[in-house]
Amino acid sequence: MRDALVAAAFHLFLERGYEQTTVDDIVALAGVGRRSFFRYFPSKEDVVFPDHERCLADMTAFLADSGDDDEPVQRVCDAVRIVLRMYTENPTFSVQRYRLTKKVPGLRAYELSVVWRYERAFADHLRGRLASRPDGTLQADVIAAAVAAAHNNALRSWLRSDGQGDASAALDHALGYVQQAFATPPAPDDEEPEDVVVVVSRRGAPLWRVVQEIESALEQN
Amino acid sequence: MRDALVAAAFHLFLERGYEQTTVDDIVALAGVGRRSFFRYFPSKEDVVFPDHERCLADMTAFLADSGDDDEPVQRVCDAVRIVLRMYTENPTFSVQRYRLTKKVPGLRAYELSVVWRYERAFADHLRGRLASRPDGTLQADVIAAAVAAAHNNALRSWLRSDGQGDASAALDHALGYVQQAFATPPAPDDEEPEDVVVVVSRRGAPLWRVVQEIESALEQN
DNA sequence: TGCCACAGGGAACTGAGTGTCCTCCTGTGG
DNA sequence: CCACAGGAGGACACTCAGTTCCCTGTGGCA
Repeated sequence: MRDALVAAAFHLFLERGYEQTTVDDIVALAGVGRRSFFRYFPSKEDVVFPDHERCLADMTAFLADSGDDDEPVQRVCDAVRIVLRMYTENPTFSVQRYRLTKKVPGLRAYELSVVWRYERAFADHLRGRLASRPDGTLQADVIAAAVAAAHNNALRSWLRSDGQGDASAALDHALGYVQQAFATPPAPDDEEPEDVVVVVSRRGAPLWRVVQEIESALEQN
Repeated sequence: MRDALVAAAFHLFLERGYEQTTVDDIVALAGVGRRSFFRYFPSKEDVVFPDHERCLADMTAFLADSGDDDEPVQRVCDAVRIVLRMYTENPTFSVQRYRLTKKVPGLRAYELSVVWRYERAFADHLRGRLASRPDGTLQADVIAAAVAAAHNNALRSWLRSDGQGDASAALDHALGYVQQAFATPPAPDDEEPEDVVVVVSRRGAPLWRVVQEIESALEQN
């Protein structure tokens, strides 16, 4: 029944547009009652994203049962791959939906709220793991946003290519950029840690220059 | 008239809640016709964010008239400060609105779409400037998302403190983290004099040795 | 005085979403 | 074979956001 409603809805959406299709049209085509539509989908917009609720639950569960010793950023990167897989499992459906959301502002807003829930799940997970760091919640929010943006970038270029390219490889590449940017300087790696670092910089020296020196000094050991 | 409608709306929203207030209630309190409400605000949600459209225009203009030689990431960081200023200019209003959006899902979704438009402006600006880099669009999207997340982090902690803290300083700190993360690795090793001196000493290195290094570094300039 | 442009109001309409009640279908016990 | 309980689905009416169309007052202009 859910599937019948989704099929009828997309048939009409692609034929005459989202806003030109009423819920009555959908239920008439599916041969069910109007009230039944809202039993399965709380709003007209939900029928466009029928699998996100399940995907969000899967992803939350994946994050929940991660060991305490896992690298949290790596874990979040693995979690976002689950989301991408949901798209790539049904390429034609995902591409059709992309065309719809691209031109209907209401659907774009709905999609944003869904993406925001994913990002919140990332941030909550990272907040728990990075709480010990000085700016833990800030770093958690920023890294979560960066991971989500990398995912969206890879996903959108795949959708624009009509699902032809290798979305997973593109995501890996994008996540590589994010992980490199937020790589933690590996202080506690070795058995003989350097414990004094002094940096003297001229006024106006750019921040990246200082950071570079610190990083290279830490690498030396 | 706009202001009268906003005042009436917030009076009722705070008194009995957003969803328990109809547009008819607002126009009745403001003493105007129902049709006039929708002349000034395209939707009921817009009355909660009466100044975002102007702020978005200001910020877009600020990004548009930036010279080609400006550091693009720095420019975007300056642009996001404009947005924060819009909030901090009316602390009580911003805090009231924050309380509303926190509990009304529909308003949260609307706010997300607004934030998304800011982020898109950042990303578009960065895409134009980073187009020469190999992964220009990816970097633009990720950096834009990180800047927006840093802004939201600083803004939310300020809003949660009822507008008491120093939002601007918090934003500067958050943006510092983002800029450090995305600092461009300086590909060209330049011939210019060293402006950074780093001393790394093992535990137990005598203090005079560290001081000597610092002094000699300071003498150089 | 006649004309026009325009800001605002009023009434009716469309469509999303909800609440209520009814119906049918199915499984179970006598 | 029948009675009945329970749940899924349908019919209907209602609220409210948003739109369309038309009306009215007002002020400028020839």
